[in-house]
This record gives sequence, structure tokens and C-alpha cells, in this order.
Amino acid sequence: MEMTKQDKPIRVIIADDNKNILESVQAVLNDSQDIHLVASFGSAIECVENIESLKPDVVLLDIDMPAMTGIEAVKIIRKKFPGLPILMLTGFEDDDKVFNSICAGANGYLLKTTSLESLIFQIKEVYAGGAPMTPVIARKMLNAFAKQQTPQSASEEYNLSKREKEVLELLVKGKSYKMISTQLNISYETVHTHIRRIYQKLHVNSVSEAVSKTIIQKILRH
Amino acid sequence: MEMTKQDKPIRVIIADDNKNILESVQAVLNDSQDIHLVASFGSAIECVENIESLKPDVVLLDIDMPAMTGIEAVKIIRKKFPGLPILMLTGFEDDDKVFNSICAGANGYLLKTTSLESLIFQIKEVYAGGAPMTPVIARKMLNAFAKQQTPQSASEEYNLSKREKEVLELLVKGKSYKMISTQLNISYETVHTHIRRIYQKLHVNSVSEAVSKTIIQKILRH
DNA sequence: TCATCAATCACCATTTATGGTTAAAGTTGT
DNA sequence: ACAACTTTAACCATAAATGGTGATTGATGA
Repeated sequence: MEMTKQDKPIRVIIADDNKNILESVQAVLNDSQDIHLVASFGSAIECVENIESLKPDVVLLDIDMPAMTGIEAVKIIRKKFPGLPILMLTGFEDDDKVFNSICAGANGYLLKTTSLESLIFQIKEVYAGGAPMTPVIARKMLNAFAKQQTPQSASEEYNLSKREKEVLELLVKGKSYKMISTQLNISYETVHTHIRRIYQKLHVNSVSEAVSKTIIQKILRH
Repeated sequence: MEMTKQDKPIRVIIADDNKNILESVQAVLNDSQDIHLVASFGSAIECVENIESLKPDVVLLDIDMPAMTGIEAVKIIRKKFPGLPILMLTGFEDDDKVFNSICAGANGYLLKTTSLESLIFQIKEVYAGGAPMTPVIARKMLNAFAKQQTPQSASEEYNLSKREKEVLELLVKGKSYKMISTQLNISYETVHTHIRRIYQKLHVNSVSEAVSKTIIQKILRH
């Protein structure tokens, strides 16, 4: 894949709730001949609303934003603009979020700690059809791919509380009570209580039933 | 993932039908303290046959070889040695082949045009749990993943026996060991044994993991 | 025929999961 | 301020699952 000089600059928009990030990205991209930062937004909603009119070539999305998260934004954008390259921005390698973003249709991600010159390179790369990611994330993707793991299944129908959904997610991923308690930083007994409620609400009485029910549910919604 | 100094060199074997490649790789690896090229083979078959006795830490496989291709070799090796890192070697970015290699279980790939110093680095990386690949290939993987495609080879068989499949079916339906034993008219301990084997073959160690894996697999096949 | 694998069963020890019950602190909305 | 709900946590007892080891029978195939 050869990188030829752009006749027209790559149109980029960005959404990030952190002003500092926005500003520094702006500064760098404005210096570039090949990239034109068309607009920047402080929230995902604004960004999504303006894509149609702005017609960007590449979208940069902070993965963590209040109200609408970057992941949700990806889903919406991907649905309306199947081919539009989307890069996620994240402060650190939050595996699950990056993983879910990618499942939602993101084309790669950038660590905010990445050098800003590298940013320009990565934007060009994703525009040219590449997918920036580090070997560690790549490996995770491959593993997940090989295992055909489930991304994320939100179980709305059963009136599960936020915490209960979290716990159920982890159960579906095959975690034990103990692992869940560690991961969520709560006691084993609390996990036990949550699972009790989950079982009540789902009308099941074992992990395997809960897991089946949850996955099937999720699939059927598509 | 931190790269610490190796106390023992990484044991590497390579298969490539091109003598020039073999020789230059040999030359480079022999200069390295951290890597020990244990053996090199001119064909995939020889390579596969000798893995067991050589116990390498990393395998390098040319993607294009006569008789048995690298891809076929990957499948075989991956089956016998689930955790063994495999790097594919290819002359150019043959997307499909690389893609299929990865689906077959390769952990990354190297262009033969890559600098030989880089080669050492990449070997260390895959040994440490990374997955060397270029952005273009990564993009393909992501697309396939997002679409939840099942590439030819990725719909792995797990070599479950007839009985094991039956037991797994019931597990997925949420049945307990006891219920399964009743339904199949076999003892609890036999169920236990079957499940043991199933876990081995699926590389899991709990019902929930087995169930997730199985359902996803099944659903994705259509 | 010898080797391999599928299917069956058992004994053991240990870890996990499940169900019943209780309860305190925090949140939210009326 | 009160009700309703969420999240947290604990105690107890029992059921279930997991892992190690070993073993027998029959079928299949080199």
C-alpha cells in the first residue's frame, strides 16, 4: 500500500470532552498540509449530529465521554456511514472498551500518549485503509476472534440493575464468583447476592442457564 | 507486558522452502544472544513432525510452501500445541493468505522484506504475547470480526466425540451433571469424565465458559 | 496384532455455587 | 420525610462442579 501525496486534504472531525486534548490535536492538525480538521466537538452527540453536513473522511472519537460514550457513537455512525473510518482515542489500554469499540465498528484506536506526529501518520493510515493498533490489542483481538467470544450483551428486558448487568456480563464471559468479586472490588458475598437476584429476575438457577438465556436474548435482538 | 532479559534463549524453529531465506535468517539468529535457532526445515511436513521433540518456543512458517502449505501447518500445530506462538513469513502482503493463517491460529506475520534486526524484535514480541501485524491486515481482521464473519478455517471443529457433543448440548441447555447422567442413562462419573474431556478440547474450565463458547460458535455458523 | 481412541465407571480431595436469611448504608423520587 | 430500590455484606448449610488418578471394554485402523 503506497502512500501518495494528497491532492485534497483529509477532512477530519474529533469529539473529546477534554479541552486540552482538543486543543493540542487542533494545533497539530492545523499545521499539517494533508489533513484538515473540519470541526471539533466536546460531546459525542454534537459530533454525530454534524457528520452528515460536514462529510468528514475520518472521525476521531474519545472512548470515554459523558452522556453518549464513544462506543455508542461508533455504533450510530457505523450504521449511517458504513465506510467512514473511525479512530478511537483512549488514555490507556482499556482492553474491554477498545475491544467493544472495535466490535461496534471502530477501525483502530490511538493512545492519547501517542506522539502527535504519530497522530498524523495514523490518520493517514486509517484513511488509506489501515487499522492502527498495538500488538497487545491485536493479540487480544485474534484470541477473541479465534474463540468467537461475545462482545457485550446488554440485558435490558429483565429489569436488571446496573450492577447486576455488570455481574451478568462477567458470568457470560466465564468468570467465577471469586474472579468477579476481585474484578469489581466487592466481596464474594456481594457477588453472591447479585447473582441471586439475577437468577430470580431471569427465572433460572444456574450460571449455565443464565448464560444461555443472556446470549440467546442478545442474538435475537439482531 | 514488560520485556525482561531472557535467562534462557528463546528456542525458535523455521520452515521455508527457500534456501536463501533460511540462510539469512539463520545467520541473523545465530548472532543473537536471546534467540536460539534450534532447527530449520525446507518443508512444512518436516517441521511439523519435529516440533514435539524440539519443543520450540516460537515457530516461523513460510506461508507458501509446496505440498503442505504454511496455513495447513498452522492448523496442525495449533491443534497439538494450543499456546505455541507461530509467526508466518510472507514475501508480500498477500492479504487472504495472511488472513487465513491468522484464522487458522497464527499469532502474527512477518514480511520477508522486513529488516533482520526487526525479525529478532518481532520474535521476542510474539514470545511475550504480542501479535505482530501491519495495519492493513489488522483492518481486515477487525472487519471480519465486526461482521462476525466466520472465515473458512475459523469455524474450528474441536474434535468432540459424538457423546461429548451430546453432553455439551445438555450443558448448554442448563442441565446439571446429575440431570445429564439421568437423561443419557450413564453414571454421574461418566458425565464428569466427558465434561473433563470437553473442557480440555475447548480450552476452558467451567460450564459457563463452555456454554458461551458453544452458543456463540453455533449461532455464528448461520 | 498392536496402538489409539471412544465410552464407560470409580475414588478421592478441594473448590465453587446455590439457597435461606438478615441487615445496614446510600440513592431516588414523591 | 418516607417509600422503594440498589448496593453492599455476612452467616449458615448443602449441592454441585472441578481436578487428579486409574481402570475396563469395545471399536477402528495402521
